[in-house]
Amino acid sequence: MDEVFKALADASRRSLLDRLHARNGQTLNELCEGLAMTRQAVTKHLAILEQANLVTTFKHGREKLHYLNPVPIHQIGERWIRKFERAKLVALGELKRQLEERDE
Amino acid sequence: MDEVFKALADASRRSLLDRLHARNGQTLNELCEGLAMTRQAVTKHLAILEQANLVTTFKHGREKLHYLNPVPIHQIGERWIRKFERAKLVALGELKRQLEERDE
DNA sequence: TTGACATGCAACCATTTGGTTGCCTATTGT
DNA sequence: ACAATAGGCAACCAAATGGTTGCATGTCAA
Repeated sequence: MDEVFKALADASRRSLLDRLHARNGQTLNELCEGLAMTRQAVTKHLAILEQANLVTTFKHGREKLHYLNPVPIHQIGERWIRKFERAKLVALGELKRQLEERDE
Repeated sequence: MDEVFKALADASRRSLLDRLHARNGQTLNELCEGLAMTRQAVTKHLAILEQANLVTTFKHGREKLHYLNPVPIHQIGERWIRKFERAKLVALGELKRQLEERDE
């Protein structure tokens, strides 16, 4: 779980996920196109995404194909974000009131 | 948006959000209790959460009260996670098939 | 079979990050 | 008034991060 959050913390990595979301199964070189980064930098980012299980790869000849795995993202939605969404309605309305209570 | 992801990337900070979710409006010292960290370290984490707009603070005498703001978390759920949830059903089923297509 | 292409590996570098310590300021209770 | 309490500020530090360059390896196509 921590690895997923860490992986998502970087904008370049999120944009790689976006690219795979737009077209799944791209090679390393395809994913490098148009990025202001060396291939090796992209490799490192993809390795981090792979270790967080956000991306799965398959070797196909001399190419490496990258596939998006949306499951961990979904889990963060379920296990983490939903918990705080319940608080959403209560929070801001209560805010002032709780503060004023302390003033008595 | 990037600031929110960065803020959520650290486990200590997520646990601070958890604590505020359990009981809103805690002081700095309250939030420090039981943590294996100095007060100043916690201050820094809270500053990052505040800058990401995940936490709002109010001065009340010599105390500083911290309130959870669940809105940015909710936005990540809406704007980011949902997008990938649609891919979830398709992805893993397609995975092998797409790979095999390339073999022709 | 050999050159071009796709990727891998490793060393190196600057900056950011997460933490510390030491000291200062402001508020409060007695 | 003054000691204790709550918090702020700044310098410093080690380790992690995001990137680079240089070279090695494996695979394909002519």
